[in-house]
Amino acid sequence: MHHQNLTKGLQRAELARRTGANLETVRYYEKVGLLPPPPRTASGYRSYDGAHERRLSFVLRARELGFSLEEVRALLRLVDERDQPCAEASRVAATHLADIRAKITDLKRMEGVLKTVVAQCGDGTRSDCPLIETLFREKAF
Amino acid sequence: MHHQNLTKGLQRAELARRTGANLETVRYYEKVGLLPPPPRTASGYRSYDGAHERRLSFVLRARELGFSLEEVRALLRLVDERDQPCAEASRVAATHLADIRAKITDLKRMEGVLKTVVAQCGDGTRSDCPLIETLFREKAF
DNA sequence: GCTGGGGTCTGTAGCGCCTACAGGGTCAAG
DNA sequence: CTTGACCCTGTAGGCGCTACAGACCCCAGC
Repeated sequence: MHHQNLTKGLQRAELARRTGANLETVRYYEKVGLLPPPPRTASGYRSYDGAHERRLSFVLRARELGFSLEEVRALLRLVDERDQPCAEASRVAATHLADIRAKITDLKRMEGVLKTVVAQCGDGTRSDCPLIETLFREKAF
Repeated sequence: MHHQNLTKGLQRAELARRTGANLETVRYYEKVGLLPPPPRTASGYRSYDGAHERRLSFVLRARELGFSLEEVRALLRLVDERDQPCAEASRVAATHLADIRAKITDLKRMEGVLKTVVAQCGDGTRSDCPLIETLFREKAF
């Protein structure tokens, strides 16, 4: 079924499979400059190597930590261009950490309100629905 | 500067101002069926009333609680069509609450990793950056 | 009456981040 | 030689807005 999977070149599906990326995402990341364009075979097929695989894994792990594509680009630039990237990289991470904490705070606010109204709704046999009332009431949260 | 603001009709900007919605969002919600098309003046201007204002506020508060537009549509249908909407409404809310809790869990995972790596990075004078190493390392989280 | 600066109208494009599809080419196995 | 699985490209769609361009309208002041 498959051909050269060691030392030669990976095709797109194989790279996607190895990294866990979606097939189309690989092409998308190339288009937006997160993955360098690989060499092509005579017939135009992309041929990836280990460096591509590592880079794509880097991007995917950064995405798992919630970094935006722009932040990932910044981190990749630091990896590529700087010899002492830690200060700048940790600044990017600290900013992102603050974003995440703000999101958590916001979600917890929503959770608190919803937990309360769902409890008030109970088995749903009330004629006045606490959820709907809450949404109609002025600035209740 | 302004004209009829009581009992007559609200123009779009006035409705937006009262509810806190963005001007364009009002039109968008009408387009996607969350706000009913208001009557128009002779020259084609939208003319809103108190019912529109209440409905738009409902949508905005539901959005503040993180409901998707599809969920908001469902809640509005319950408000409009059913006399005993509480059971179904609280089911929508409970599902959404579960979504929110899943998001919180996910964000806390990210927060935990980032907190650790940012602490390890310290003042950024290290030559090996813990953040970058983490992103290159296999499945560390 | 005319002008100017606000409002309004419409349709459309853009954002971030993919995901999916159509319509074609290529390649190896049976 | 055909079949089926892969590859290529470009483009559209989805969420939830937000913003703009180009036109029209309305009112106050001169």
